[in-house]
Amino acid sequence: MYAGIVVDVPHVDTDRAFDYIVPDELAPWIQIGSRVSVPFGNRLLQGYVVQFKEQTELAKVKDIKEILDITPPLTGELVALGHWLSNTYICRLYSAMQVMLPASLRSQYKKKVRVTSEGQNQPLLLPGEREIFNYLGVHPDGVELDLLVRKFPEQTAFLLKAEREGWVETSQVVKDKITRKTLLYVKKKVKDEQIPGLVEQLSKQAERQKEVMLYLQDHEHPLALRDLLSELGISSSAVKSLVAKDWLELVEVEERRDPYANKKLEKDQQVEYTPEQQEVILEIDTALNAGEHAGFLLHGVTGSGKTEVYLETISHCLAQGREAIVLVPEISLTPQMVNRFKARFGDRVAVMHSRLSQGERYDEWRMIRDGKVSVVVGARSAIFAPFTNLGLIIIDEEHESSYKQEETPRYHARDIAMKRAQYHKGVVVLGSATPAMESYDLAQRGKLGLLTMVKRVGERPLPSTAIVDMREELREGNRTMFSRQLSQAIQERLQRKEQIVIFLNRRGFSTFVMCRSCGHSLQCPHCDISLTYHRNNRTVRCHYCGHAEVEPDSCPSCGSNHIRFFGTGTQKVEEELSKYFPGIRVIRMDIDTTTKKGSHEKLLQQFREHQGDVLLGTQMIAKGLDFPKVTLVGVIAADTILGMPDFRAAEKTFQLLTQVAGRAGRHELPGETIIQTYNPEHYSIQYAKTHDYQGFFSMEAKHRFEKGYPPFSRLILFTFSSPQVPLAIKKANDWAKKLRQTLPSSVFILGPIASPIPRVKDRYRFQCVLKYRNEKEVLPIVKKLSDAFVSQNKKDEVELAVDVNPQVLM
DNA sequence: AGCACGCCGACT
DNA sequence: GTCGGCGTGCTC
Repeated sequence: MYAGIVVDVPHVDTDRAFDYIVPDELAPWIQIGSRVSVPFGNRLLQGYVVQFKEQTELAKVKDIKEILDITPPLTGELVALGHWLSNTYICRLYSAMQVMLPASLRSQYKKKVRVTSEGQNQPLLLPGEREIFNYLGVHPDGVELDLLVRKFPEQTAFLLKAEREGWVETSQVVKDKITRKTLLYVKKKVKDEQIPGLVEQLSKQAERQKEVMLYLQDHEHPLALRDLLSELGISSSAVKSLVAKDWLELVEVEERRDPYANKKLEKDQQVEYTPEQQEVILEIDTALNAGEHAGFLLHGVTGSGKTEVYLETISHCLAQGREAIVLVPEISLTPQMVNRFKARFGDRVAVMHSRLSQGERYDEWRMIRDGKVSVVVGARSAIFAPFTNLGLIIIDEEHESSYKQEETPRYHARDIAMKRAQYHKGVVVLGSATPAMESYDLAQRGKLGLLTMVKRVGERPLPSTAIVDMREELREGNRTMFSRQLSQAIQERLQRKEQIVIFLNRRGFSTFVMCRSCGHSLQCPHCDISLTYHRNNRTVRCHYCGHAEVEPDSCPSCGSNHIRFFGTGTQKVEEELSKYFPGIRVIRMDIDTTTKKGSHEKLLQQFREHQGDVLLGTQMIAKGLDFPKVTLVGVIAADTILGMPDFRAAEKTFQLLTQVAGRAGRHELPGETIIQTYNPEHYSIQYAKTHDYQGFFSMEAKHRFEKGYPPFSRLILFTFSSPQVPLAIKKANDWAKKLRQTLPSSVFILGPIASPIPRVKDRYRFQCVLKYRNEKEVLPIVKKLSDAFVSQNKKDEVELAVDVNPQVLM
């Protein structure tokens, strides 16, 4: 029996399955999707089994060395999905397999060093050399090379010589990064009836041991050592003595690192559903019962109670004995949100988000694979949860750009959801108050069932929205960043002791450092982008390559010391707020204040407890938050995205403003939103004011249609980067030419042009955009050509990045 | 990606 | 005549 195995060398030449013999003793363990280690060339690599075959046409075939997991990490479905991923998003098969799994399974390769018998008889060694040999001598199983190198840094040359002479030998081991958390349990080795007698035998000083034995006598084990010790208020020494007497033993038990342990959860009260909710729930349930693949777009205004719909339909799905995946954007994966699922489904929920440690993620993932949970709530990558009987996939805030992975494989979770639901004959629900253009278009064309909820829970009105023209303010002599209307509204809330959310569209908002004498702004030396000022450590940094330097005290261009650090936009707004509203309590949320683990939650908790009058922040406060006392939402500089060279700019602006406006007045108190802008007449702002999604959709669709952008076409972005400008230009030109020759004439190739950010990490960037209408030959040809490109440009310092269905043309 | 094999220059 | 540069090609 042979197995086709994809090995850990993500490269053109090795981007396929290699044949290996399945040794008899491993045969029962090896399945499609198993993770194994195999000899490849002269090293040992990790790989995934993707097929079985009876025959091989090859003359020499090696054996699979070992199996790395008891249960295969990938299911047959996921292996097939991996092939599809690599063809659809143009990436290496191995990368596709890897992206579906938690990082703990990405192995590390360790070299081990061991003394040979010949080496042991080597008498003429210098003192340092003797030392390293002694060390190796007491570790007959070998020592990891990097450990050895760190311990004996002086002996590098000697080690090389020793290997040449055959005094030591090295071998490679595949090691995954799994660290299991274990807990010690105390177990009695004597019968309860024996205990009184035994206790008699104890020395009078062994008061603690006596206590322990008597305690255990009336308690059922297993009992965690940790709990026993804290219960009796003693140290472990007494227990150790008892273990030595062989009355007790300690056993290690694997423990799930439950990040939500010790959290008290309020039981979700059974809510009454609105008629709209009932109707939507019924539709989804009907589809679930039909057992056929179906997709829905749930268009519900903010506050219409989409989460209740999710919880209820998941219940139905679980009752069918099927599993459910819920995707939530990373930023709204807050404890509040997760707690609702935990409260409803208890231990049947796994949670996956980036704030978990690697070990915690692995634990949650394993619960899914082992069938111990039936629901997963998580960010983008949770779409690959290894369920085997998937009934329902929900994508909340489906328009969010974070569902697109920005590194290879550049998949979109929405596409994966459709693909997986097709396989399982399951139901997909895309939920949003402001659906992506692509999704609403699908719904209009009947490819997705459209479900709408236009009323807010409790019949609360949508907040009234006012638009303030900041050009007018300036003409009237108001040079501050707060319009008179917003200032007055803030003043009122402060008097009434209500709360305010101020939202700042960070992008493009004075995050740079500028000299007021000559206008020079600090640029990154490696990228064509302005540096950003970080006040907490007085540095300026580049967000693209990480370059950092301390703040200069004079302008590097003209020497003047009138250099001004604008700080992050939010810092400046905070200053201004304190200046105009003395005594105002501001809680600021931005990258600077939320880097520490848990600080995000803490700030929100403070705001909830009314320790602040204003919650000030960027994107991260735009959604999901729900505070009863917030009656005013202010948006400063609503239009900064509109200035960006991006065909989705209007869509993003509309979505953001609509979402932000939805933050106010979700409870008893009515809400008001004030939007400040320099483009008051722009349709994205006007439609946001009236919460008119359909109006916006029609208008935007018209623009997209005229320009041939999605949803009326599909795009592929090619970016060429090189330290040498001419090389990048030449390759990009050749590529465009080649595409035009090879692809049908219905496909458009734009460019090449310089990328919007023409240089990143000292590499110059040029891009081509391909526009097509899903002609089926496009992807295979692009894959073939890009493989050819990589093979032909091995030596040249030029790189090609392919982004299928790009979210941003950068 | 590694790593061996292999074909041309500067050294004992 | 040998050590070693990195160009080319393969890994089941």
